[in-house]
Amino acid sequence: MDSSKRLDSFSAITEKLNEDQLQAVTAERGNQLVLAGAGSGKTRVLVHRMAYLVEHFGCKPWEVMAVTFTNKASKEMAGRIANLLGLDTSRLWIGTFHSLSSRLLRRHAEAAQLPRQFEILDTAGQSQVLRRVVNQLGSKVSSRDLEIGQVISWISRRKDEGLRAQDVWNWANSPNSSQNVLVYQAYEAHCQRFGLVDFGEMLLRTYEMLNSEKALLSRYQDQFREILVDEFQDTNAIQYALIKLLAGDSGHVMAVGDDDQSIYGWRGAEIENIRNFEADFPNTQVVRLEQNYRSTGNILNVANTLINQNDDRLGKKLWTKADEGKRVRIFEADNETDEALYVVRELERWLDEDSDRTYNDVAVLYRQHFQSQVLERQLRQRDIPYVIRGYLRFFERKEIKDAVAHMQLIARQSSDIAFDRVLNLRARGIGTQSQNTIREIANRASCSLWEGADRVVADGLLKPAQTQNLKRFLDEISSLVRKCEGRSLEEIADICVNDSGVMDVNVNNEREPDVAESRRQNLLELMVACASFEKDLHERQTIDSDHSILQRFLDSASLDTGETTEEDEFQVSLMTLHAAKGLEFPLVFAVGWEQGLFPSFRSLVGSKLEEERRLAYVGITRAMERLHISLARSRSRWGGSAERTTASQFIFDLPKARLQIVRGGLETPRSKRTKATKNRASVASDYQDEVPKAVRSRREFHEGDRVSHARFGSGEVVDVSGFGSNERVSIAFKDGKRRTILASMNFLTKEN
DNA sequence: AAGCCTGAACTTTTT
DNA sequence: GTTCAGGCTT
Repeated sequence: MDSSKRLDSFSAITEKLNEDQLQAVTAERGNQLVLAGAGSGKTRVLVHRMAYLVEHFGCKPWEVMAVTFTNKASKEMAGRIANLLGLDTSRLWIGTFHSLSSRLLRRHAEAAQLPRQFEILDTAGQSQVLRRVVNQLGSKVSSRDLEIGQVISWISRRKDEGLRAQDVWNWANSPNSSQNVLVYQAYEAHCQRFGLVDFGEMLLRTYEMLNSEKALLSRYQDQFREILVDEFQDTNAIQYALIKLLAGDSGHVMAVGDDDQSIYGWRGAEIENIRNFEADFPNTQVVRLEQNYRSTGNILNVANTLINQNDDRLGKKLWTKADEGKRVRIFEADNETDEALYVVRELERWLDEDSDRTYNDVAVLYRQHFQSQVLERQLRQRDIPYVIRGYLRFFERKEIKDAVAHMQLIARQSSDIAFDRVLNLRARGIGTQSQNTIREIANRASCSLWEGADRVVADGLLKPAQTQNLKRFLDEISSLVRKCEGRSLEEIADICVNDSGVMDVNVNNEREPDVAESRRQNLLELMVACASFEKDLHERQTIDSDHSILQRFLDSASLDTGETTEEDEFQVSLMTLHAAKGLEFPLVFAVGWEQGLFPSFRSLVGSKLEEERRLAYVGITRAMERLHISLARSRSRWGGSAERTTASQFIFDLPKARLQIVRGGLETPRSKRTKATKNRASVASDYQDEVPKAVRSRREFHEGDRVSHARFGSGEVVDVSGFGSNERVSIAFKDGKRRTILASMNFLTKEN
């Protein structure tokens, strides 16, 4: 590189940085903790630091590893660094914890004690495997009250903690978890036998591999001299251990994060990781980024006041040079429809104020996905284009799963999950009976369903007609496999969509032409995605001979949400508060601020409230210019009757001087406005009475109470959550089932 | 074997 | 209101 160009890119790296940012970017090589408040230029620091490491300290691109939590974040980082340096980003190790782990595991499958073609399990696959494992355990566990979802999260938490089944074996003395341990153990064995790797396993396995293969470890310790970790507050124990291991004695770690934005505790994130970083990594330089470049003074003040209510913080106070801006509006709607109407009307009004504003400037944030429905209805009614971010991911759609299952089965016939899905795609004259036989044979021989089916055919274990049908199926797939040999990814996708019957099955739906059309579109999009995936790999020359393009595509299908962001399309964004982290919008609506919804009723018990408050903080700090917080005084869930709600306690954590509280319909005539204005003080005071009362109000039921239900008979209370109208009682009934009943419905009476 | 009907559960948040 | 498992019918 000639010197003038070097100078150019060098000044590009350091200019436009404030003093704190500059300090972080140009620090000597060593451990560094950057406490970066919301909107303080966190990504910018990360990107510029990477560039500085390469340009100033002469690091080789492959010596720098940057870890993020989402694919979106890593793509953005790669894009920005390419922009800044024109650097070949393919040489940098930028990715999520999971994608980097999968890369290492694929490369060193043998060292990791995995088959070369191991399969990545997504949550759905995990739940299928667990179902089978529980069934096989049979009488050893009572599968009745074993809820698969609960077991999944239990096992995942253990893996997040770095614990194997044998490590928690002694937990078996507690009756509740002894079943979990049994299932964990069986699940572990099953996955190992069939080469299955779930999300948590990827990290744990990578850690174990590096920890036991010292040669491999020192090779990577030597390679990754500089490790940068984004969103450090959301790392779990195993991720932390992995970073620590890779850094070794001589590597440097730059941890960037904000303890106030730790919102993934439920997924194993340990906020302590960021709090203890300084103590745990020697000679850490700590930099605080406290200047906010995103929000108005009012918005920032509201956010600061709220988060101040949390006790346990590293402490940080964001400030801004920006104007105060408008006050934050609190809108109290009668019901959820009115709330949605309010959102639509206000966003239209806001867009009308300035012709430069577009739908892309607007986001609506909610706590739970189901809240999008009522909003969607109103948006559609006004023909406002919108997109729901992060709900039904591309690769989770039925038609896409059908096609990808074919691709998986072609890559690896021993994939049971793909086998099941492909077999049941359409009626093939292979029913439950035949499938049970196959499964039995496979279980007995401890082989895959594919091999099992092969044996069933060879040994003629079914009636002639069924054997014939099964043989036809196996032949069909085998011929697809042959057809795909030596083909490009795009061609394989084409074969798996069109020759497999996936397209026909999904598009022949006369009852719902809309659904059929969108499925057709999605399948076409899949083929396009395959084409560009392939092109991308070729361009960046990152084709490993280790494994095929198909394999890499399948990996990315499990790990990447496949969400495409069409920049040039103008649409309002709808998403959960979690999904909003890292994003910013000029206009933000935060809806559904009601006790039990936000904060969620699960967080009302125990110490989970602080995390919920951090979530509120994340939501508020997404807003740049204007923020509306709203609640509905009554809300009906799943089409049932409307229930009265109580305002979220978080509303009372906000500084009144920065708020504008509005109640009821916007269509209130001017003459009546005065009344509303007169009421303002009383609205506020009304609120203030309300919350403590609701929170204080005693519970009707307690753990251990014997109760009876009009319909389900008698049982024992095992858990109570929420208060007042939100009091929910979990009861273990005599019939062995566990149900949660809303106390206010008066279905319950106490037995003495 | 496959399609239709019923009732029960369903809602955290995600790699 | 929707989905999904389980049971029933053809």
